[in-house]
Amino acid sequence: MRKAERTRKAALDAAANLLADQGYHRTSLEDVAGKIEMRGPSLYYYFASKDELVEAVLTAGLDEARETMTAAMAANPSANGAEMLAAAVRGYFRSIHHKSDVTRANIRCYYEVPSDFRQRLRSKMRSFIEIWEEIIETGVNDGSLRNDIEPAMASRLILAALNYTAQRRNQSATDVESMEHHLLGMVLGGFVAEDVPVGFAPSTDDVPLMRS
Amino acid sequence: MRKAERTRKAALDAAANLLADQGYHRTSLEDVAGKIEMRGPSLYYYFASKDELVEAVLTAGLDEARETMTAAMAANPSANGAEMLAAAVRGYFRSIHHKSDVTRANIRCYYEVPSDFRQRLRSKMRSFIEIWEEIIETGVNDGSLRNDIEPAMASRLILAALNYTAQRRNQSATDVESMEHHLLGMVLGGFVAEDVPVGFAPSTDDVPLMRS
Amino acid sequence: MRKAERTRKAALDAAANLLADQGYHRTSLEDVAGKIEMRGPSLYYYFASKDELVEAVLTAGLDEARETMTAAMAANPSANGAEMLAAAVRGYFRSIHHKSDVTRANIRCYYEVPSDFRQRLRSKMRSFIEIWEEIIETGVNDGSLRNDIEPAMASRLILAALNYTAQRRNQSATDVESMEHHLLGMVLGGFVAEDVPVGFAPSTDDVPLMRS
Amino acid sequence: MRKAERTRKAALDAAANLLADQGYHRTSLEDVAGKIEMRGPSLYYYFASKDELVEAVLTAGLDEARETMTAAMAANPSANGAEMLAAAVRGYFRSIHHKSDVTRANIRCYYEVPSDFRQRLRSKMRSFIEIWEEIIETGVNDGSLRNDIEPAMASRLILAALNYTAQRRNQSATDVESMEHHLLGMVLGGFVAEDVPVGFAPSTDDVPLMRS
DNA sequence: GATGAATGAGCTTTCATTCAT
DNA sequence: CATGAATGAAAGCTCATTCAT
Repeated sequence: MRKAERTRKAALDAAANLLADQGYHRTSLEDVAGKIEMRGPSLYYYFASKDELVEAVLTAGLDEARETMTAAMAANPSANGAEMLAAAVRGYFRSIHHKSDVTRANIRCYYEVPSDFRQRLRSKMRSFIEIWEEIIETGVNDGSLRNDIEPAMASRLILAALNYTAQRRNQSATDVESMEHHLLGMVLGGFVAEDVPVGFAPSTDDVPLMRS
Repeated sequence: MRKAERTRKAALDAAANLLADQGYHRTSLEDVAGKIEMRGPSLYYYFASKDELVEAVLTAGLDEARETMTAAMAANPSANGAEMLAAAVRGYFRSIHHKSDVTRANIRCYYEVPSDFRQRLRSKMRSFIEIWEEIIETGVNDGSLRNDIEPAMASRLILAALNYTAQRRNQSATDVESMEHHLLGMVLGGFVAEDVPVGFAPSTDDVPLMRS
Repeated sequence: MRKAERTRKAALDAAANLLADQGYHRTSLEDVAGKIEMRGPSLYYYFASKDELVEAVLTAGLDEARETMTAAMAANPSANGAEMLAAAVRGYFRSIHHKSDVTRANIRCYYEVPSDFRQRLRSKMRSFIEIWEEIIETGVNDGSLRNDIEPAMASRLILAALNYTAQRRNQSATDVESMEHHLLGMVLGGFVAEDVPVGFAPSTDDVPLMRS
Repeated sequence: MRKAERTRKAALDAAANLLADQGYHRTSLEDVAGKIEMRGPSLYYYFASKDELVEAVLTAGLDEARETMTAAMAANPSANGAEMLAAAVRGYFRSIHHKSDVTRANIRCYYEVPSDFRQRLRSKMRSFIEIWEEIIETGVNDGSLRNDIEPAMASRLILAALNYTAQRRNQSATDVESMEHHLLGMVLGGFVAEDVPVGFAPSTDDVPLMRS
């Protein structure tokens, strides 16, 4: 029973790695099994179907992301919303770049899997996002974040930028640092220079975006 | 002659729509043909292969995105870098949300197609990105954008957030406006409140992210 | 009506050429039509189906072969069987190498076409072969050919060697001459040196093939 | 492990049989699999593609032909060129008529398969033919074969006649014997009666073929 | 536990053929 | 006469899945 546990874990790791790099459709069970010196059908001893295996990976990805993120935040419980947000970004970023492949697999595959399958992940995804929304709401309330942003929307944009960095692999340590640097910079302070005041942009065209 | 042109266009539209919503692998030729009341093999009258069809869609997506974006920028030729950036964001955003599905198809499928196929799109994609890099470089040089950002990295993060919004369809007009609003807000000024100073974040953990 | 006749002929020529070089299955109607600056379906104005077109070519091939061969024989009506055979070989050889492609098309495709189709050619093929059988019978009777050969079998072997030469194209004139030379040499006198007597070989192994 | 071996062999046999009788294009994987009570895709467990299966058959055909032929020659090592030639003819003839279908499959399909595929067989085919050329060269040198024949050309004509016999199946044993008889007769001594002298034919028309 | 062997569903692709124009 | 446009049949191939061992 111990061996079974280990094999199952190995299969999940192998699957996570392939899913992260090749996506859902290009990852065959034979490929996954091959990575751990087994043959495709053997995986059916551990998982009822390909989708169950993938679901386990993506679920693990969502869990790991949430845990790494909340752990990062727990280091400074008295932080204000903006600080919590920064900690969350760092935590999730680390989950993407310094951990196993499950987070990246989730990022890559969440929208590639069949929709009925995604349905089963939705609640976990939702509660993951809710953490971000709550952080932002906190920041809006304590005045550390702008008061004209909606948590639902802001959180998605932040996550989109974060998730993008998952595509960039095999980068030097400096590059990873630079990514984190820019990410935090954009999310927190934007790219406009400090002495150039910028409000939230109106969406109509005829109004100039920024007043200087 | 005219009918062929129309049918070909219809096929491209149908393909763009399915590719944007279902991705490369779930979009079969039978599906595409079905959308325009035809059968799968009929498409071979217009395209030599599935990949040629898809390539036509993605290419159109890259072209449309660039054109819409540059057109938006052309409205204000004397803009500084930050203003150009804002205009570019708006232009590309419009290409995603107010136009045909080709831009969304490109966003969704660019990384799903086989790599030798993607190779053929790479130059177009590169020149698209270079426009963004140049905008940012301009802004850095004219002082309207922060001087500690690298165009290559910043442009990718901005595009990641923009591309994300392509997933959100069937939203109310208000939602789309809100998306654009938040997008510009984040990219330009970040989410931290104005009176809370925030520098670019150092990547070491023990240094507090922001100084207030 | 004259133009139609010419077009039909051109299609037959084009088909013959392609059938001879690529065989029945690799020759598509689009290919044939393309050779005469037309599109595939246009051929249906002249032929009810691909097989009817091919049948016309193969029939023409059998006719041409027969005619060229009999013409060659007619030059020397008083010839004995062996001389007739030589003339026939030369005539057929010429039909293969110095004429249009219909003979080669027939040689290449006769056994590639569907069997029910071949059925329709069989009588013509049979009467073609019968000419050879009669020649040989004549030779056996007049003593100019060995008296231990069966016309049915001998004629097939001769034709097999002849037909083989159809594969060899783009050869120099000297090569074609050499082919004819060896062909006649083998068929008439065999390859064994003249002073080495050789009877017809018994098929049992333990009996030496030749007595010297 | 044993069963796989048997099934693979059965598939090769089935393929050889169908390839020999129907040719490359009319032989579908479903047909081959059907012959051994399986379904088409199952063959992919044993062969990576149709062409790999066919290649295995044709390769086996070339090997069997060569082996059977050389074995026949080995029985009489002191034979002169003419005797070796006779032995080779008998050996190859036996490979065609008394063995499995692989030789016939090769004869039928070698020129039907795509040319890039044939390329892979070419070296084997070449070395097969070279054996024949060497036999003939030996015979020319030791005086047992005519000194005006070129090995390259003579060997092809002999093989053409031999290969032709592959088409004739379901013949009585007597017929097969008769085929071999005539084959050797033609190749070695030709069909002209013994007392009728016949030189190698000049290719010009105005010179009588034979002098009697 | 693991796999060898086999299958069925579904895909892309080719091509002879049809039919309105 | 000729073709543009479309189709159906059939092929090769991939892969998740099953099942006996």
